[in-house]
Amino acid sequence: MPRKKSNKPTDSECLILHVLWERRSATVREVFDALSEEHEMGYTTVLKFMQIMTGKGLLERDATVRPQVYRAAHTKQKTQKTLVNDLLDRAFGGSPGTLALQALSTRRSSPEELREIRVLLDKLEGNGGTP
Amino acid sequence: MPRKKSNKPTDSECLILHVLWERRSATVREVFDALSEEHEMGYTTVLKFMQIMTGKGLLERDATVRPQVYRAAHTKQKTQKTLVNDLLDRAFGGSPGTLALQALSTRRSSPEELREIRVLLDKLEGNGGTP
DNA sequence: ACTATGCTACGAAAGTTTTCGTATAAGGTG
DNA sequence: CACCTTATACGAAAACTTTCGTAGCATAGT
Repeated sequence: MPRKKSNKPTDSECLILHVLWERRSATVREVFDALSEEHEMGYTTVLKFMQIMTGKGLLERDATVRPQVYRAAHTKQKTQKTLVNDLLDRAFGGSPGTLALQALSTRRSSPEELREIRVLLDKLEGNGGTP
Repeated sequence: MPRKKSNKPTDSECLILHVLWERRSATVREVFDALSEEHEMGYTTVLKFMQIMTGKGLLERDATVRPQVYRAAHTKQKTQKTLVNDLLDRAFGGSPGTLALQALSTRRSSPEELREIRVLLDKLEGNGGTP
């Protein structure tokens, strides 16, 4: 029986996407170097991932230059949204507040981020809350 | 070469844990019934998952009663924390604020949750913020 | 006690992800 | 050009996840 497909990137794919979001684009070697700091992974492993991801439509590649240059096919925001939605349904009963609470209480955030969240909260509570 | 192990539950395992967190404990059939509403999945598939999860230490089982009763070995909070940490590192550059923002702006939260977040925010900004 | 029905264990296949080795191609250098 | 280094493609193994069939066990009715 076939499995349900989800276009959610796999764990390793996320690692690569993350590098590609920081720089706008990068070669395989650049991604490899960036990942090597944290994750032990062979060069051809990274290459293979990026080839697979290109096949899946997760990455785009400029093959006219050498070495080839890759970039993410979708924005960071769009992909993060996919991941968050998936996690929400899977383990948070669809409750974004619980997820937010977990995220904020697990690790320290910068004051700027906290301010941003407060602004969003104001907006959310404003709508339909107070008359 | 061996893969890096992470005790993070798999996608399907999360589904089952979610049911087990709501009820404190449940039989295979109860979990199956709960999941059937949303996810198409055979009874023995669910059973197999729960057996595997017991082997992994994700579930505990009382085999003295019939049918056997299972419950999650770890609290919802602890597991959610594991999942959040993993996602944070993998796709959010370790920034909990970004994740929270994504979660809150992706779906509507209840007023109670929003209030809770505000309380947490006050606490976080209070510490080390204003003298 | 016998039988129908539900429960459990087990094994294995199919699907997916991760990992590299190896071979071929491309580019630069003396 | 001949050679060395770096890039790319490809194939396949290994690890892991998901799926279920089948067989045996347990229990509840009759």
